[in-house]
Formats: sequence, C-alpha cells, structure tokens
Amino acid sequence: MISRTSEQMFGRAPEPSAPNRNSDTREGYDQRLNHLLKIATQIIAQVGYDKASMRTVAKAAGVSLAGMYHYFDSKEKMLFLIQFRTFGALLNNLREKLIGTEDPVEQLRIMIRSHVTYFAANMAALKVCSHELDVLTGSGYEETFRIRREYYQLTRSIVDRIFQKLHPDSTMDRYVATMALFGMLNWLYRWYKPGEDRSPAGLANMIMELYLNGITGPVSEKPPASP
Amino acid sequence: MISRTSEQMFGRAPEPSAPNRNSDTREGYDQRLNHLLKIATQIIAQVGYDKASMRTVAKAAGVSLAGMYHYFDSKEKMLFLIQFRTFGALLNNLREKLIGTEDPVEQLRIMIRSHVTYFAANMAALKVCSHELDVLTGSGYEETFRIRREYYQLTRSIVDRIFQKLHPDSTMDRYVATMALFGMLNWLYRWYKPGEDRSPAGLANMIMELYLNGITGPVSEKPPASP
DNA sequence: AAATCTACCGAACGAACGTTCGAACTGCCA
DNA sequence: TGGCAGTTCGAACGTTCGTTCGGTAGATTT
Repeated sequence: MISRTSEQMFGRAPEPSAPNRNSDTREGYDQRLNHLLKIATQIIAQVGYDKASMRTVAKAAGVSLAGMYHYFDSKEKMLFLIQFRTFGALLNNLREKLIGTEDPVEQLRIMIRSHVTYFAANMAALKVCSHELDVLTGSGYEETFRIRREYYQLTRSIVDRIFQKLHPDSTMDRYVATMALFGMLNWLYRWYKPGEDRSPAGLANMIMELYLNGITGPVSEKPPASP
Repeated sequence: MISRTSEQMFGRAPEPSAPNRNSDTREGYDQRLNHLLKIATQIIAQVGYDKASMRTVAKAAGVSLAGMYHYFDSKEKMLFLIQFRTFGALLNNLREKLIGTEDPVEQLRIMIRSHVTYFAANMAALKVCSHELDVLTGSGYEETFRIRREYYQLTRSIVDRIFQKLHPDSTMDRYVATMALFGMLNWLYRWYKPGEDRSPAGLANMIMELYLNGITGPVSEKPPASP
C-alpha cells in the first residue's frame, strides 16, 4: 500500500496542493475504503477481532483476499482505522455540542446524551471500540489512546466541576466517579437492543437520572421530552 | 478424558458411594486441575482467550501440550470450567451474605460490597468472565448463562423493591437501572488497579454511594469504616 | 507375577490464518 | 500507439493453532 497515512486517518483527501487530478479516482478509492471498513466493523462486532478473518471480511465485501491489502497494510491497521475514526468522531461530536454551555450539570447531560446517541447510531463501531480496546500495539495503540484520554479528561473536568460546585468537601474519588460513568456507558453494547419501548433518547435520560440522582435520590424533574 | 462432569464443575470429589479408593489419587488430580485452571485464568486474562494458546498455558503450567488434554476435553471446556466456577462462586457468595437482611437498600449495599470484594480478590477470573462472555457455545454457554441470569434476577429483585419502596411511581426502567449497576461493576476490570490509596472496601463504598445517591444527590452518612 | 489403570508425553495431522508475489486488466496521459 | 499508474486477483508460503495417536513409566489391583 502506498503511504497515505493522514488521509486514511480521517477518510478525507483534500490534497489542495497536488496537481488537481481527476477526483473520481480518489473518491472511488475513499468510497471503497469506507465500504470495506463498514463491513469489517460489522463482522468484528459480531464475532470478535480474532475470529474475524480477512477472508471472511473480503468475501462479505465482495473483494478478493489479496484485494484487501490494497487498502490496509495489515489486519491490525484495519482495526486501527475503525477505532481511530470512531473515537475521533465521538470526541469531535462532544466538543461541538458542548460549545455555549457553562453549567457543569447541563454539560454532563449533554455528554451522556451525546454519547448514547452516537452509540445507538453506531452500535457495531462502538462495540468494536469497547471490546477490542487492547488489541492494537505500538504507535497504533498510542494514537487511539491519546483520543480516549482526551475524551476522558473532557468528561473528568465536567465531573470535577460538578463536585466543586455541589459537594466541595466530598471525599468521593473523582476518578472512580468518572470511571463509573464510563462503565455504565461502555457496558451498553452488552445488553442494549434498540426497540420502540426503549428509545435512545429515553435511555440517555434514564442514565442521566441514574448518574445524577442515583436510585434513592429525588426523582428529577422531567427533562424536555424527546421523541 | 473420563466422564467426571460434576466433580469438575465444583472441584469437589466427595463420591461417598464409590469404593473408598485411596484419596491421594483424587486429591492429587483435583489439585493439579486447580493449578492448571489458575494458570490458564491468568494467561487468558492477560492476552485474551483466542491468543492464549494451549501451548502457552501448558508451558506456563509445566505440563506438556498433550498433557493438557488429560484434564480438559477441549480448550473451550477449559474456559467453561473457569467461568462456571467463578460465576457459581459469585452467586453462592451473594446468597450467603444476603441471609438475614430484609431492607432492600441494605441488601443492595451487601450486593455491591460482595461483588467488589470478590472482584478484587479474583481480578483475573472476573476479567475472563466479563470479557469472554460470548465465547462459549451450546450447552456450555447455556449452563453459564443460567447462573448469570440467577445473579441478575437476584439483583434485579433488590432494585425492584427499592423502587417499590421509595419511588413507586417512578417511570425509571428497572432493567436499565439494573444493567447500569452491572455496567459499573463489570467495567471495573478495565481500569481498577489495587493500591493503598484505593482499597477494595473504599471502592465498594464509593460505588454504593454513586449508585444510590448519584453525584448530585446528598452525601450519604459515612458507612462504618472498613480497614 | 501378571494385568490393569492413571498420568503423562513426543510427534504428528489437518485446518485456518495473515501475508506476499506476480500477473492480469483498466483508464489516463504522452 | 505505447507506456504508466492504479486496481484487482489466483495461487501460494510459512506459521500457528487445536487436537489426536501411540506409547512409556509407575502405581494399584488381581
């Protein structure tokens, strides 16, 4: 495979400086790459990274086995692309939605709603991200880890400010409190099945209520109804 | 392997009816089996089920590759034994500790403390149980699933009674509430590292507080200090 | 002493895996 | 028209895997 690291990372190929070659080629390439990644994501989510062979993915995508290696240096790089894009989108999503809100409790609501919504819309990708967290090695691992750490720190800073505001003297370990939230969220892929009776928006509201008030606390006023 | 299903499942060999053969043989067998399971648990927890080859486990345990199959029908049966024993111990543990307590909130405290304590004492085994949940197939899967379901239903009934007592009109989905708790608990293996500053008992107390009161709720009175 | 049983092992088998190689086919520019 | 770069593929290579087979050593039973 030709070196095109930065394009692969983001799935973009603006490349404004290069001689403006016919964009059909590049667009076709990216479209095909996205298709392969999508299929690979579904299969890895279903059977796990180790049992998802390149042969299986190739067959499901309608490509020869060797053809896969035109798009991916290796199987691990393929997983890297899935995780890098998903984590990146998750982080960007959250950053955008947080703009303009200062109240930390409201920020936390936004964070939970944002995460659950993205999860519900990309269940396979987030399952791969949650379940195959430590498969990557070397620089691939470090690169995804960097995004995850930013996502964590963003959330952690919100949790910190909530405690600072409401319970400045609490001995609660804020690391534990943040990880408990991620536990609720990252475990979703194990049990959540979308259905009429349990919409993503309703799920997000319940997790918000649980994390903010607990199960013995006061029932919070109903948040603005969402469809 | 000779059929000895029930003994293997529980690691016991009472066998009172059989002619009382020299128990050294049986005890030696069970001891060796436990040793192999312990090593296998550590390795699977470290590298995952798929990448933990029978060769690696055999070498680490000081047994030949073929020797492993004197104790296990197959690699999958080996994993089954690990999960079956761990889930079984977890469930029995909880049932015992729940005896004599009626207040559902206190019962939930016991459940969380029991789970976290067992987790801290058997981190590798519980990691294998949380992470390789859907590796087993057929009857092996169903058998472990049965225990997990009992563990869930026991917890769920406690959650139900708490809502019934404190918030009988709440629209909170109790399934979601129960799964959120399991999310907090089952995600522990991803981040918790034992240390002086974060003891298992302290961790259990924090999770209790988070799940009961949330992060905006009232700071609950300090529970009886534990060392 | 002979027969039986348990515990264990070296060596091999067949399958599946990730990856590579050389050759086709395509469309584009000189 | 010729050549070049991008794309795809069949076939193979080397490795690793779970599992099996035949056999040995020692203890126990007959």
